Amino acid sequence: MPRLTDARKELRRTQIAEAAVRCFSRNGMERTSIADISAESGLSTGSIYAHYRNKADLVRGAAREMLHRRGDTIGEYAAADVPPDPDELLARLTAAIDPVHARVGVQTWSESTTDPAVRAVVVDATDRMRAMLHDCVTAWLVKVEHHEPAPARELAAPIAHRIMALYQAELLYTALRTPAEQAPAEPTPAEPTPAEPTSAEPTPAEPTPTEESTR
Amino acid sequence: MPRLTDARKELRRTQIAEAAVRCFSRNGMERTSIADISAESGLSTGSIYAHYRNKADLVRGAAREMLHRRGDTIGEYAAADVPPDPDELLARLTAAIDPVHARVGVQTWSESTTDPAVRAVVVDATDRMRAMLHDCVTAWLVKVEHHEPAPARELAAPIAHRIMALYQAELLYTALRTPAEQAPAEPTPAEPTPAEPTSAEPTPAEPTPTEESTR
DNA sequence: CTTCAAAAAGAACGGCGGTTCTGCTTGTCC
DNA sequence: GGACAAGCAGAACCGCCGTTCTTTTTGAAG
Repeated sequence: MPRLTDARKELRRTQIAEAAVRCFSRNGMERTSIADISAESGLSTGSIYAHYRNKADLVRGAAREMLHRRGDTIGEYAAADVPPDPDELLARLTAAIDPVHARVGVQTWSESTTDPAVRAVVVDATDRMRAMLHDCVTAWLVKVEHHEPAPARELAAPIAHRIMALYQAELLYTALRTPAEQAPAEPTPAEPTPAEPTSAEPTPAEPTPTEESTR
Repeated sequence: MPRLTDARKELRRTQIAEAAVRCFSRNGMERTSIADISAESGLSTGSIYAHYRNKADLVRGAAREMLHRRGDTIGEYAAADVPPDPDELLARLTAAIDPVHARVGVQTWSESTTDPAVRAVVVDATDRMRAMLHDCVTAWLVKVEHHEPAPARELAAPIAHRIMALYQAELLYTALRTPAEQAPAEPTPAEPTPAEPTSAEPTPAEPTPTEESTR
C-alpha cells in the first residue's frame, strides 16, 4: 500500500507542530485558526487533518513537541561533566529560555487547566525535568560537596523542587516581558501596504503599555 | 437622567465579573461564551453589553476584579502586626491560595501573552504584590532581625523577588493539581438527568489521567 | 514505467458565538 | 406619583472557523 514512509510522515507532523507553535506564540492557542497553521506550515487546511484528528489533537501534539524539545535543550545545559552548583544550574536553565517557547509554555499551563490530555503532557514533562534536576543536584552533592550518595538524594529533593519553581517563574517573567512579534511578512506579490484600512480592535487600549517592570 | 446609581451599577459589574471568573475556572476564558456568563450571572446576553463593551473588555475586567480581590486577601495574611519571617510569609501566602483563583490566575498569565491590556493588569498586580512583600520583609529585617532600615530595604528586594517567584509556582501547582469542578446543577424544573446523550468530545482521552504527581 | 491508494489542495458546509436590534420593564429624578 | 431614559430580556443576525467532501497530484511498489 503506497503510503508515505514513516520517516516522511513524522517529518510532516513535526513540520505542522512547529508551525502551530509559532502561531500560538503570536496569537495564543484559541485565537489561532486551522487556516493560520495551514498558511504558516505551507500546507492546506485539508492536509492538516491527514496528520492530526482535530484541533485538540494538534494542540496536544504541539505541546508535546515543544516540551520534548525544551527538555532536550535543558538536558544539554544542565548535564555538564562537572556538576554545577544549584545557583549555576538555575542560571544555565534561565539562560536557555527561548521567548517563543516561554509564551507557548505558559499557554500550555493555561490549557492544562481545562484539558486533561494537555495536563497529562505538562505534568509528565514537569516530572521528567524535576527528576533530571534531582539527579543533577545529587551529583553535585556527591562529587563536589563530598556527601554520601544515600543522604544526598534526600537532601537534593527539596533543592530540585525549588530550582524547578524558580525556573518556572523565570519562564513566566520571560513570557510577560517579551512582546509577541509579528509574522515575518509573507512574500505577497503585490499590494504595497494599503495604509491600514481599519484598526482591527474596537478597544483602542494603551498602545503597548508599561513594557518593562515585572522583574 | 434616570440612570442606575453608581453603586448599583458597580454592583452589577462585579456580579458579572464574578460569574465570569467562575465560568473561566471551569471552561477556560476562550471556551466560555457570553451565553455561559449570562446563565451563571442570572442576566441575559444583552444586559452584559450594557456593562462591558465586549468580551475582551469583560475578560480584562474579570482579571482585574480577581487580582484585586486576591491582593486584598493576601494583604491581610501577610501584614500581621508582628512581621513573619520569609518562610512563614510564604507559608501563609500558600495557605491562602484558592483553587478557583489559581486556575483563572494561570489563564490570565496566558492571556497576557497575547493581549496587552490584560498584560498591563497582570504586571501591575504583580508589581503591587511584590512591593507589599518587599515592605513585609523589610519590616521583619528591621523589627525582628534588628537591621538598620536603609540596608534592610536593599537586602529585602531579592528576598521578596524570590518569595514572589515561589508563590507563583505554588499557584501553578495548585492550578495543575485541582481538577475543574462542574457547575452546581442549575435548579432546572424537570429532566432527571437523561443519561448523558453525547460524550461531547470526539477525542475520548484518558478519563482524568494521572491525577496527582506534580508536587 | 505503470498502477493505485494515500496525501494534498481548496471549495463547501454547518453551527457556534459575539454582537446588535426590538420591544418591554424598571428605577431615578422632578 | 408620573415620565422618561436606562436597564433588561431574548430573538435575530452574520461572520468566522472547525471539519468534511471532491478532485487532483504524488510517490512507493511491482
